[in-house]
Amino acid sequence: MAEQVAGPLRRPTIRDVAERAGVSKSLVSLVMRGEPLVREDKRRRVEQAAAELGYRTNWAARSLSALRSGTVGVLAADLRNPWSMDVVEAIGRALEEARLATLLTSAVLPSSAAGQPRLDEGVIGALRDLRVDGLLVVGSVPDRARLAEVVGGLPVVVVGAGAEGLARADAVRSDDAAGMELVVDHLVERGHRQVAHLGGAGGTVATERAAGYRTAMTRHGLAGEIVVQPCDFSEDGGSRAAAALLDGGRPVTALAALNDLAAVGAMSAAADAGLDLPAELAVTGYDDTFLAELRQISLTSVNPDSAGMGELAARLLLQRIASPDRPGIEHLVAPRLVVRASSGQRPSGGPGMRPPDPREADR
Amino acid sequence: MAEQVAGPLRRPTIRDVAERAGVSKSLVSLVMRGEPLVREDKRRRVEQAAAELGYRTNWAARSLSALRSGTVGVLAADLRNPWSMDVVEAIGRALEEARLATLLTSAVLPSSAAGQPRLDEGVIGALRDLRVDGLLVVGSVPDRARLAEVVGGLPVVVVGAGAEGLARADAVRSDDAAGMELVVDHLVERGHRQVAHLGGAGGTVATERAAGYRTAMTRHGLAGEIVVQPCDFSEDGGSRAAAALLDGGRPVTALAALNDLAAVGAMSAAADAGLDLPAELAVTGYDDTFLAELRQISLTSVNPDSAGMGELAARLLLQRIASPDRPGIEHLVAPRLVVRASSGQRPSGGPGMRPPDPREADR
DNA sequence: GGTCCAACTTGGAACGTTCCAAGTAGGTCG
DNA sequence: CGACCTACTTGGAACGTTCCAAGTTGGACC
Repeated sequence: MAEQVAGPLRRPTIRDVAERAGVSKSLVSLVMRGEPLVREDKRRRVEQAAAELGYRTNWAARSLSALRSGTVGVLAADLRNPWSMDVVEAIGRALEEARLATLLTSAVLPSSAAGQPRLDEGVIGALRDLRVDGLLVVGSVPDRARLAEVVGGLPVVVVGAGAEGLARADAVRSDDAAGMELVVDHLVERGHRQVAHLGGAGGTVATERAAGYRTAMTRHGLAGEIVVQPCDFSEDGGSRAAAALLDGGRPVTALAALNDLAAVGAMSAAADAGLDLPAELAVTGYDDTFLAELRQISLTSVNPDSAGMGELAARLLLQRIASPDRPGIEHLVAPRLVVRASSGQRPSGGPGMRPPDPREADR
Repeated sequence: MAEQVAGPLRRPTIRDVAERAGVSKSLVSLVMRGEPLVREDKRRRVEQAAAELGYRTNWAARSLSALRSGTVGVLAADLRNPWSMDVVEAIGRALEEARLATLLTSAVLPSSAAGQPRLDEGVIGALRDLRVDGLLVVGSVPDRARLAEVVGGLPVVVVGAGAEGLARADAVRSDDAAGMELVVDHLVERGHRQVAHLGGAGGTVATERAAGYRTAMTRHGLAGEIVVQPCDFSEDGGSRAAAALLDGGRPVTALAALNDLAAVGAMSAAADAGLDLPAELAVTGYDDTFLAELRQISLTSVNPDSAGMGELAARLLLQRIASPDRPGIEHLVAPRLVVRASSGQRPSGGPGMRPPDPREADR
C-alpha cells in the first residue's frame, strides 16, 4: 500500500501558516483575529503566508475553544414575506462589514399545510448547536414564551416586532402607530370618513398599528366610524377579512390593511365583490414592499425603511454581544408614507369634505 | 473570591451523559449518532440520561473530529424571488426528515445597488468553513466557473438550473423547454400568432425556455413570427424588455415571459403603454409563484412543482454525499400549465383563427 | 470445561483552534 | 552596566467530539 500523502487535500492549518511565516501558532491566531498587539512586520509576514497557503480559519475548531464563534443567526418569521428579505439583506451587509461577523440565515418554517405556523424549535436548536453569538429575529415569530426558552441566554435583537417575553433583548421597530396615523391622515385628507382597519390581531406590531388607526380616527373626530376587522399578515387573511367586512353591510370607503400582503388580499376580495378600485374603495398597505410598487397593484403604503432597520438591528446586536447584560431597549424608526394609485381617488361623496389636516405637514 | 461553580451554566457534555448512564463516552457517542450496534437496554439508558440532562451534541466538536458535520448549505440565487422560497422550504422539510441532516440556508446577495449580481464568495466561504457536507444551489447563480472553484470537491445539487461547469453535480430542473411549449400551445390555441418571448439571455434555464418557445412556434408554423427579446429574471428586466418590444413597431398580441417576475414587469410596461390587458395583450409567466395567483395579476403560468423539485434535490444530495464520485445526473420534472386571466381573452382578430392544437390534450 | 466467535464496549489519540501564564527582546533609567 | 519595564511572543493545556484498535462479555459448540 502506498504511503498516504497528507499533502494536496488537507486544508492548511494554523500551524502550517506559523511554520511558513516562522512564528508560533499563537501569533498566527492573534493576527487572524485582528488583535492589535502584534508588531507590524510580523503581521504582514503572517498575512502573506496565510494568503499563499490559502488558509482559512477552521470555524469548528474556533468555536470549540473560543467563547465566540463569530457567527450570528437570523431567524425569519416568514421567508415568503418580501419585507423579511429586505431586512435580511441589509443585516447581511451590515454584519459582513463588521469584520469576522459571518451571517447565516435560517427560518421558521410555517408548518406547511396546517393552519398555525409553529415555532420550529429544531431550527433554533441547530443555531444554538452552531454556537451562534447572537440571534436576529425578523418579524413576528409565533409563541414567544417558547422562543425565549429555546434561545436561553443568547443575545437577541428583534426587528419589526416587539421584544416582549424576551429578557434583555433589543427591538427595532417601525413606529407602527405613527405610520398608521399617516395612513389615516392621508385617507381623511382625501375625503374618506368610513375608514376600516384590517388587523389588530396578534403581536405588538398588529396592536400598535391598530392603535395608530384608532388614535388618528379619533383625532379626526371619526371615533364613531372605527371598525377593526381581525386579520393576520398574510394575503389570504387580508382577503378573508375584507370579504367579511364588505359583506357586513356597514358602508366603507377605505380599507387600511396592516401590511402589503393583506392589502393585496383585500384588493382581490374587493374586486371579487364587484367593486371598482380605487374609485369605490381605497386600500392601503404597510411595509412598502415590491408588491406595493407593482403597477397593477400600485398600493399606497408606509415605508418603514426596512434596510435601515436591518442595519440598525445588526449594529445593536453587535453591541449586545459585547455587553449582554445591558437592559433591552426599543428603537422606533420613523416611517414615511408613499402614496400610490390605490388611494388616489377621492370617494364620490362631495361637499361634506373636510380640509386636509394641518398636522400632515409636520411629519 | 468565591469559588466559581461550573454547575448551572455549563452545557452538559457527552461525558456527563456517560457518567449518569454508567457507560463510556464512546457508547454515548454511538447512541447519539444512531449507530445500530448498541444493545437495546444500554441505548435506552443513554437516551434517558441525555434527556434528563438536556444534552445536545456540540456541533463544533463533532465537525472538528468527524468527517461529516451533518449539515447542508443552501445557496439561493435570489432571496427575493418567491420561487426560491418555495423550493427552500421543501428542501428544509425533506432534510429535516432525513434524521441528523440539519439545514441552514444562506444566500448570494445581489451586489445591492450595482447592476450585475456578483457571486458572493464570502458566503460560500463561510459555508465551507462550517464544513457543510453538501451544498444545494437554488436558481441560476452567476459566474459558474467561480462557483465551481469555490465549492471545491463539495457535493453539490443544483435546483432549477443546469449543473454545467460543476464536476459531478446533480441537477433538478423543470423541463423548461416542454413548459414553454405548453405556454405557446395555449396561446396559439387562444388564437394568438404574434407571440414574442421575453428571455433567452443567461444560463441554461433561460436558454431552454427560449428553445421551447422556438420549437413550439415552429411546430405551429409560426417560425416567421419568432421574436425573442433579451430579458433577465427580474421584474425590472421584464418591464424594460416589454417596453423595448412594444416600442419596436412590430405588432405583438402575446408576451411569453421567462418567469413570473418578468411577466409582472411586462404587464406594468404594457399598462404604461396604454394597452388594455388582457384584451389587447396576453402575458404569461413561469414558476406559478404566489404573484401569479394574485387576482390583480392573475397570471397564466407554468407550475414546475417547486416543492417536488426541492424534495427531490434534497434526496439527491443525500445520495451524493453517500457516494460523491457518482457521475452527475440531471432530473427533468414535467411542468403543468395553469391558465388564468392574463391569457384569458382571445385577441380581437376574428376569422383567421386556427382551431385548438390537438396536441394540447396529450399533455 | 475449554475455545472461539459474535456482539458489543471502551480508553486514548486525534481534530485545529483559543486562552493563559510564562516567557523574551529591546529599550530606559538610575 | 544592571535592573526594570513595556511590548510583544510563545508553548501547553483545554474545548467536546469521533475514530480506532484493542478490549470484554456471554453463549454456542465441541
